[in-house]
Amino acid sequence: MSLVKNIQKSLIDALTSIYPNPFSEKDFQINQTKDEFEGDYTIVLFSLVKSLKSSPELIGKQIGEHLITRYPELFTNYNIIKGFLNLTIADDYWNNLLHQHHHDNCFGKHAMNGKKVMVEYSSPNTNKPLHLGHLRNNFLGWSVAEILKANGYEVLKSCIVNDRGIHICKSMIAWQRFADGATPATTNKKGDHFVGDYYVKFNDEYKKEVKELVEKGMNEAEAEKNAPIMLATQQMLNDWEAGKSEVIDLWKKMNSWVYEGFDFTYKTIGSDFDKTYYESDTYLLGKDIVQTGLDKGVFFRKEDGSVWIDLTADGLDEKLVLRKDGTSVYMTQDIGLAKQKYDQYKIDQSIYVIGDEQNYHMKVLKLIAQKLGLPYANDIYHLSYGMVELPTGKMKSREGTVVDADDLVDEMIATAKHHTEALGKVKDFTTEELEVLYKTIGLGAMKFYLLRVDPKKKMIFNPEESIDFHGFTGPFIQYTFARIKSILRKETLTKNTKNESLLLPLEKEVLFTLEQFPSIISEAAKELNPSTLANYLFGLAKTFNSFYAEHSIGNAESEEKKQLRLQISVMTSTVLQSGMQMMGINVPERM
RNA sequence: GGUUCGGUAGCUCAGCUGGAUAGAGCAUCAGCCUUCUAAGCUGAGGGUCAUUGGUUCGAAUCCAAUCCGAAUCACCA
Repeated sequence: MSLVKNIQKSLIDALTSIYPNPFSEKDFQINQTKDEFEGDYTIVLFSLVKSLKSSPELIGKQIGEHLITRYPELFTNYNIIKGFLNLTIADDYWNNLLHQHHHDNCFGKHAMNGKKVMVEYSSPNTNKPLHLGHLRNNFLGWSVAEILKANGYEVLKSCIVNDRGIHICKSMIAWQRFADGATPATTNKKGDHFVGDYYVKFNDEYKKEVKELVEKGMNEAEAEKNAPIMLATQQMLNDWEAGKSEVIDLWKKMNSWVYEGFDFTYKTIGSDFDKTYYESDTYLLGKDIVQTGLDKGVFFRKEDGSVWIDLTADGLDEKLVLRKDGTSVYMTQDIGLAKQKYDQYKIDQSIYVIGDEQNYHMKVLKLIAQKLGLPYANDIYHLSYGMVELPTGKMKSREGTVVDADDLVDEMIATAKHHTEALGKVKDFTTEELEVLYKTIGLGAMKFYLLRVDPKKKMIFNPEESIDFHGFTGPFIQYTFARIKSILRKETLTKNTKNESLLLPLEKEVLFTLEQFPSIISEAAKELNPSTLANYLFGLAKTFNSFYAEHSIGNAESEEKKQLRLQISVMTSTVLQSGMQMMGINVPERM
């Protein structure tokens, strides 16, 4: 049980034995005591004043006395300042915590709870390479999955590949017309970049054609519809849906190039999936559900034959679920796929890691599922995250203003190499060891940078100022870990005994922070927010570094102190490592 | 126009289930490596928490209005 829970419990006991009223943990607040006051945790007494009809000083004194006499193993002291009851936690509590958990690799993790969750993330289009926005999505999805696992959930990671549609045909048409048979192999280009170039080429050509038509006197909207290359693309989409073999073959060929590129990137950044869905397989799903909806009167058919749902009563609009020609729209297949996931895996919750531009779509999806009375409707959860923007505004792949994922990864690894070489601490490493290290640090910096911000907030990335390696960063935490490991190579933990000596303030501060790790993991899962973890780990590393600077471990005042500090170091390294792993970040033994 | 989200230090962000003098990192300035890794530590300066009003013993946090920014509201995906 966490310390805060312990305090809550003892406080309720104190209150109920002193006063006649019933109490719950909602009746008071427990905060960390501010540095300038003596104590560890603080009870705010004001909220109790009204119901107890007493002064804060008196209430505080009664509670304080009760707590230190009834729970001496938890509290040793108290003081009251202006309505705040500051409690000092007994050293013995910290010593017990350390004694029990310093060698516990599972500290903070929860036992399996029997619940199954699917996390869908990444979801790329097969017409262009991954960019910075995709990285945020991948790191978030991965991290949330790991955090849920640590909380006892069985997690399935899934990915829906957007591999069909007009946008895919655009790169296909451009390749047909302009490539002259070139392939990734003949041009020595990564497959996804190769295909992406033709997507850009399409748009250049399209713009040119539209301009020409407008110059000939056509209005812009007409020109956009009638540009020859667009007409050809439309035709290609029709041919694809009709199963025309040469189109299908081209589609397969170009997609395979893209997948080769994606596989490389996913491997580098450490993304993987238990199940991959392809839109070319799922795009017809959900049509049967439309019929059910019509039968139930949830949907209605317009005169032209199209099928809709009226959500105006819920403050939304009318939404199309089936076109007049009977073909399905995005919403249709999303409903179908949601059902398939549920049927296939019997999941208790389905988390979709999708950008906030789709908030409306996901809201409608859930609402439709609810109105249809589908059993999994309430278990659909949209983990919405903000876009990554440049100082100049949104990234647009069509205009080439994107930060490419592969480029950024390379740059980060190169920067890690640069820093490492400049410091010259690992000159004895082999080439292979160095490569692993550069990757660990470079990717660590990048992942931490993208995960430390609250997912739902949009973030600004300035490519001019490359991602930092100092301060509130991944390498800072990795460095703290490496430092501890360095000590542990020199000094050995010989005794597993419980400390009895008086704890110094910084020793206590590290223990105080370590104690919160289990609560942080729960909170991160509850909020589906890795930034909670990132902030915590940074705080822990910072506290440890202060402790490290102030107190010698190898040359401690006494053998007992040395063992105490080694235990603190071991436990800190374990927590740093397991926390970073939940963000998909490795920690190096040396750096 | 409707809906939703956001506005905190020069920059990037914490804090938001109301609590003590609003916190970090970067950047700037001043210190600390002949003992465990200086990718570190210690300190300084830097704020009308968008604005106005309200609720409260107490508001960055809750409510209302206003201003600014973003997303979205397609027989696109």
